[in-house]
Amino acid sequence: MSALAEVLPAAFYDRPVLEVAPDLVGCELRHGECAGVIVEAEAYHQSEPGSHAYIGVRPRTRTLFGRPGLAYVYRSYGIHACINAVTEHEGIGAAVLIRALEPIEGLDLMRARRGLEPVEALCSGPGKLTQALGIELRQDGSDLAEGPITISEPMPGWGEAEIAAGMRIGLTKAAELPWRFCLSGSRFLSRRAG
DNA sequence: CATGGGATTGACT
DNA sequence: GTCAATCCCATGC
Repeated sequence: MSALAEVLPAAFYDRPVLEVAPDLVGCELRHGECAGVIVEAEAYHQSEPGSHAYIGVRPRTRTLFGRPGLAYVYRSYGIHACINAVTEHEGIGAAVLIRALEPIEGLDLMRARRGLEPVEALCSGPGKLTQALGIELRQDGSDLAEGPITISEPMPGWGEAEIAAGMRIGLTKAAELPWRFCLSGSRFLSRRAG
């Protein structure tokens, strides 16, 4: 259980996205009875074309420009949902994409939702972890400091873990920026050698 | 109103 | 390694 871990307040997200993204690695993402430790996250900012916010405020991107601490949930390739934590001041389009978790709680429910058994396969990708945790598009714009989706500070021992930076995955634009942050050596990354 | 593409995944060669 | 699935929405006529 996470009795000692406090849910991160909105102020945590009210900082430059390149500070928030590595700080989120080691934190716990929870939805209902399912929870996992964030082992992989990527930063996105309106100033670079890899970000959805690059085009400006649109119906799809409205949440990205909202208050820090909101959840930006979008549909990817028409099939998957992916979740971001909105950062920086309201009016700035910046967010951290949660790409992989180490499953901690609710593994049986995750397995049922995913239709898979191996723990390494439950949350090792941005579309996988939303399916495992039951996160839907309707959660777009919800508040990560209020729930039902929450992110909590690292459990003892996780906060000092070594973090590696690398290039973001799957982009056709601004792919060269080293804005992907991983827990070094984790077995639960979306790809090896992060 | 029609078209095209995407911050992915899983199945298949 | 290749490739289809599938839908929201940005863009252009």
